[in-house]
Amino acid sequence: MNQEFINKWISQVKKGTLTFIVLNILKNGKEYYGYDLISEIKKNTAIEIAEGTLYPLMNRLKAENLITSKWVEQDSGIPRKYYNITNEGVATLKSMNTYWNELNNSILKISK
Amino acid sequence: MNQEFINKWISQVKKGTLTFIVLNILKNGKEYYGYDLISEIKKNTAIEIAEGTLYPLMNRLKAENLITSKWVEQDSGIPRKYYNITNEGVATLKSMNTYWNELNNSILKISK
DNA sequence: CAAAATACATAGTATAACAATGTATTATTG
DNA sequence: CAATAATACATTGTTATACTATGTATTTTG
Repeated sequence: MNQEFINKWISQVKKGTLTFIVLNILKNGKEYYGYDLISEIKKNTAIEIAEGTLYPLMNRLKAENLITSKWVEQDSGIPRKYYNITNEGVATLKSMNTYWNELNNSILKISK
Repeated sequence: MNQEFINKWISQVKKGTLTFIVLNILKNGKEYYGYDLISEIKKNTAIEIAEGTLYPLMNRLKAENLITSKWVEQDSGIPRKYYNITNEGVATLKSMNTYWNELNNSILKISK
């Protein structure tokens, strides 16, 4: 078993998956800021996202109108950029969910 | 819903996933040749793999000693390159399966 | 006999995750 | 109280992989 290979593979599996995870976390309307999303994802999925991965990802989602963002000043500390999912984001996530479920069912079949 | 975005996303989701699918198809010891794998995958998963994706993928798997290959002349037609999974391939696939299942369970939780 | 299908292969492009690095503020700890 | 860690944002360069396009060669089909 080649741990080096597995690590590279895991990094590849994250491509696309992270988008899917972030939209799923945002889909119920609760807003999150970037740093918070990283720990929320770590808590729920045992996936560690580097900051250098998350921030560009959020920018791409915003550029595609799947999320919005707004700066919120804090009483103390660094301002946070909060993200909200858009209607288009919800609709897109729905398509993703369909694809993901089909993919996973096929893999379940061939992997047993 | 942004079909352009969805298509790009699906292409990203395939990264890593294709490796996982190919190893899963080979894992029972039955050997396949490249062109055959493409149609087998299409049949089982509704995923279309371009030839320009599959052949480099198989070369990577071979370079990592996860599969072997051998040329087999045909009575008629073009020779085929048949692939077999190695013991290392089986062991690696086992780790992948563990990761895949955990990932998928977490996503199921956050996506409901 | 031309076109499609079979069967292999490679070169160039696009995309996304990651490591490294940077700025700035606040909290912790020795 | 000063050094370190944690919080919170961001960007640049590297790496890996899927895809498009293209190529070769044989066989089957209309």
